[in-house]
Amino acid sequence: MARVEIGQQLGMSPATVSDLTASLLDDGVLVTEEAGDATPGLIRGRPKVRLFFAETLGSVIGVWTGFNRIELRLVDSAGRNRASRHIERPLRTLGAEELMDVLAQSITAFARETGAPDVKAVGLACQGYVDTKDGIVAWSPVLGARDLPLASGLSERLGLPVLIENDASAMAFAIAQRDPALRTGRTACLMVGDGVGMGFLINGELYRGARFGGSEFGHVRLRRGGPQCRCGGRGCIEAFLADYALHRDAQLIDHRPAPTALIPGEDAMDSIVAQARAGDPALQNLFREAGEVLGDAVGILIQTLEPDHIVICGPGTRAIDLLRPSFEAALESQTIPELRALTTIHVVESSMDLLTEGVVMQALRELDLDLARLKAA
Amino acid sequence: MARVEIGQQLGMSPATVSDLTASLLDDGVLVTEEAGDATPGLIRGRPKVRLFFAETLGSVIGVWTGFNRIELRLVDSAGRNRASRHIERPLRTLGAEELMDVLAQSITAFARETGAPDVKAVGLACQGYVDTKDGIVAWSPVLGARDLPLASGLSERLGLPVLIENDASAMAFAIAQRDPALRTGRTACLMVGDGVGMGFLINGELYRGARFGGSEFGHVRLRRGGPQCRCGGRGCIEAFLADYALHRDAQLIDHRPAPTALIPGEDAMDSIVAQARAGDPALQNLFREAGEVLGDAVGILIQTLEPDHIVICGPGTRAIDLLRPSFEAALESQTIPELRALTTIHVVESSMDLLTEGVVMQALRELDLDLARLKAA
DNA sequence: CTTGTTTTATTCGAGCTCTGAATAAATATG
DNA sequence: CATATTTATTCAGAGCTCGAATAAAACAAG
Repeated sequence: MARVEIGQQLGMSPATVSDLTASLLDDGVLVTEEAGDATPGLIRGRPKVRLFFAETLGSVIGVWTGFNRIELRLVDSAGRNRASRHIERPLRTLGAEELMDVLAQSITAFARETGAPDVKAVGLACQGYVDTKDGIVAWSPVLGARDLPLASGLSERLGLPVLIENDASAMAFAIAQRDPALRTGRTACLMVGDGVGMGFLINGELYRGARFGGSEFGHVRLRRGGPQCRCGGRGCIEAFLADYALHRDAQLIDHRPAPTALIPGEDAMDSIVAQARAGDPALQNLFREAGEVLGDAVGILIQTLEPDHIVICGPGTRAIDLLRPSFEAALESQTIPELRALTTIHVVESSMDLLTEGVVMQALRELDLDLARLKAA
Repeated sequence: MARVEIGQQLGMSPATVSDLTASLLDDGVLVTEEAGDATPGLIRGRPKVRLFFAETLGSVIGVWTGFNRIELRLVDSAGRNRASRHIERPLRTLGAEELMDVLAQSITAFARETGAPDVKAVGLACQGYVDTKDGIVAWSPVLGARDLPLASGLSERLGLPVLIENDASAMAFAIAQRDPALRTGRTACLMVGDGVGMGFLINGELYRGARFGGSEFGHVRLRRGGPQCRCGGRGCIEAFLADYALHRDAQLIDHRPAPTALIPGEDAMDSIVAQARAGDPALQNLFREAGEVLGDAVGILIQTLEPDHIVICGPGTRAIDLLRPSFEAALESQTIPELRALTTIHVVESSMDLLTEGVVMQALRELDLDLARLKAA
């Protein structure tokens, strides 16, 4: 944040940093810290002056679309969270055009309600294989449409630049921004929640596949003839670990009819977890199996990619205590000890708020050239 | 190879290329093409003069260590293959010091026999998790020792710089050098032979894991309680596809005792393949199962990494016709069609010669700074 | 309060790489 | 032989970055 620190992180001399920041300060893109805000003088020497992005450069709206839920968040150019909101709304049944209309309306309404006249860009995280470069959802487990040009569709409706990203990738990015250790080396971030996704970072940069998308690791099919998955396959990792899968299988145990609501609410999931913790053997068995699949999944990642870090995150971590025994047993039986020892496994109880923050940060990053241009005008 | 082409590939202006190559030409590191060697003039304009590395800068020995076999190859600084040899020698039973002694002796003898007085470096490809940066074999399925400092051990014995690398990584690198398409985007190269390894390239650069090694994808355990693997686990990909596994299981079918020689020769493998092609149902079943595992493996790679290319290579491709039906069926049932379509699958019948070439190229790359220094002296 | 110490930031000149434009070179075409 | 076309080189200038010197801002000690 201070110039010296920036220099150290980027491997530049302080002189260079001064050069570069000078013009940004002139243009008002950066602002210096108030004199009083400095940390009280515990160290001698001229105190470092921290640099911040100006608040006045406009704001960005981050959006996450779940199965039947839209999360919205407004962040100013200094990175401060201004407002957030969520809307319960089934999105799955909508057609492509309808979906984009609904999203555009929700975003416009949110911007109006929060009184943000200076929205400069929108970042949207969604499930599926997302071509971030061209702004296309190539495939999604929740959309019928294929190759949906979501970014341009929203961009036209809103008159703003729109960045779209896979949700697990956005979450991985956000988590890595919080912990510098995760930005060095290779970090695989497994997000368990509505579905199961993975974001993979190499030295803090998101890994991009053939069509500039992320990974669909959640749809690796680990158990032949296993339970049905949203993607149409059977035995996917997701079909054991996602909220909808656990909820569905919990209902089946009780011989109740298949649930009408496809996606359970947070309270429904909490209740299942509470019952399992209280000792329900059938539910415990469900979590035992899920943990085993999670262990196999993490084992595959270790053997294949040898990441420095694996992060397990998302709402699914609520039941980590129930998953852990079978997770660890499976992981152990799946991996070579010498290799397993090279990877640190973290459990991060991250909320969807963090995810929207992540996609905002990415939008800022991808569009920073535009911001500079905006300021010039 | 011509200056203009170098500039286009590296994104530099012709002027820059001239600048840089001028000093190298002066130092004798590069040589220009003979006047007569130019392609006959089908195109107008001043003909391009191609640049080559000089032959006189010394040579590099590439080595591959298999289960019971050493492959050696001498390459001059122009990249021309000067000599190659293989030695049948069981390596598995040797201790760490003994192994390094045997390798050093074999390399010295080979250099002497080929009359190469100007060997400047050695590149060695071996199985296991290899820390190329520090020259340490962190783990290997064929060595008892862990964290073996193979590069420094050989370097001391030979008095030469030694680069070590995982064998599948070296093969991937070599194959990508032959086909420019594989150097753009992401290429996963699955080598089936003595064992099963994977080298993963991102834009032509080898992916490095936590300890700067490659992948141990061959030891992903796909079938719980499956056949025994060399690594000590059960149901590894390798335990279905590697030569030793197919040979062992073929012997078991006939109720013969377990084979005494752990690693079958090329003729033994050819005979198994021939019998299967001739219609032996039990052997066909073996290959069917192997193909299924290969399909699952490729499926996992596609879902996880979305590579642009997957290359299946190594001696195991000899039976690709037997593997193919079940391979394709498994691949289809394992993957989402929209994602599968993004990856091109290549079968490359690559020999171990190519592998030693790969490790030489890498050694040249990693040690090129040294070569420049050598020339200065 | 003054002087020295320590750390941060800026200025400035020098070095370095790369580039565009102009030029030269080498060949094919008519 | 003149012209077109492509390749290579030369050269001056732009742009980055850095080291050294300098200035600035605080604390510490007397």
